Amino acid sequence: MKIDTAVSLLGALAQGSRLALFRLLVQQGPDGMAAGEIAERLGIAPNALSFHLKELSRVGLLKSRQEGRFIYYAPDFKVMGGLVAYLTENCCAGSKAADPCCPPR
Amino acid sequence: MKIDTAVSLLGALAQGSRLALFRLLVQQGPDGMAAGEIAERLGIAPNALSFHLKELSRVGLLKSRQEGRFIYYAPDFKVMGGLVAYLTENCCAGSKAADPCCPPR
DNA sequence: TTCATTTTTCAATGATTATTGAAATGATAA
DNA sequence: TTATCATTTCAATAATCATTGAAAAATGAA
Repeated sequence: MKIDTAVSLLGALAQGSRLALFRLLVQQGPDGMAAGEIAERLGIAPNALSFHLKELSRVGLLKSRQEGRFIYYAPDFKVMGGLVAYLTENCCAGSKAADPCCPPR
Repeated sequence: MKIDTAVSLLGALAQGSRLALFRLLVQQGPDGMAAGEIAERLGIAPNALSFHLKELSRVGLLKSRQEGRFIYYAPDFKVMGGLVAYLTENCCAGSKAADPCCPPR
């Protein structure tokens, strides 16, 4: 992963509503959750939520599918996995311990 | 870790110069590197670097110590480890696989 | 078609953030 | 002391981002 990609992904998650949103969708699993229900659960206005969904989708952290009038959003676990792997390798000296970060060598 | 803490840490790393800076210091290890050398290596103006060092220190990702005229900065590996653990638990459904993110259950 | 529902888009505002150049601080050496 | 080096602070500008309210698409139901 290029550093610019990591910066984009980190930036997308570095916001309270978006991190809460992503956590919720991770809990929900690959089937996803409709935008309206997400907005209700998080107490965010639908248009504000749409802004954040777009932001997370733009960087690739969310996938969506339409079903009738509803649009379901779900995490792309591969992308998130790539970010965690990047952080572990580049910002944790590649540690594989239970405590994931330690000095190099 | 509280979600607000995670947001702060993510925000501190969600910037090109700062992520490059943190990576460099992780490579360098716990002895750290003087501000001047960091600026030279990254090609950042000293005052701009100071701004970013302050930002990373503010959220706890860096520790510093003075030695003569030099100030050495080093990562706080525990804090970074806490962030990676938070992301793994909350945003990767707690997966412990080689590919760190997968759907829950 | 007409209506209600779901979601997105748009424009405006305010808030936060990064960058630049200049000046100031703090520490050591002459 | 004075001078030099390393780093930080300050002020100004520009850029980016989040929030709000209103309107517009898109889908399906009556």
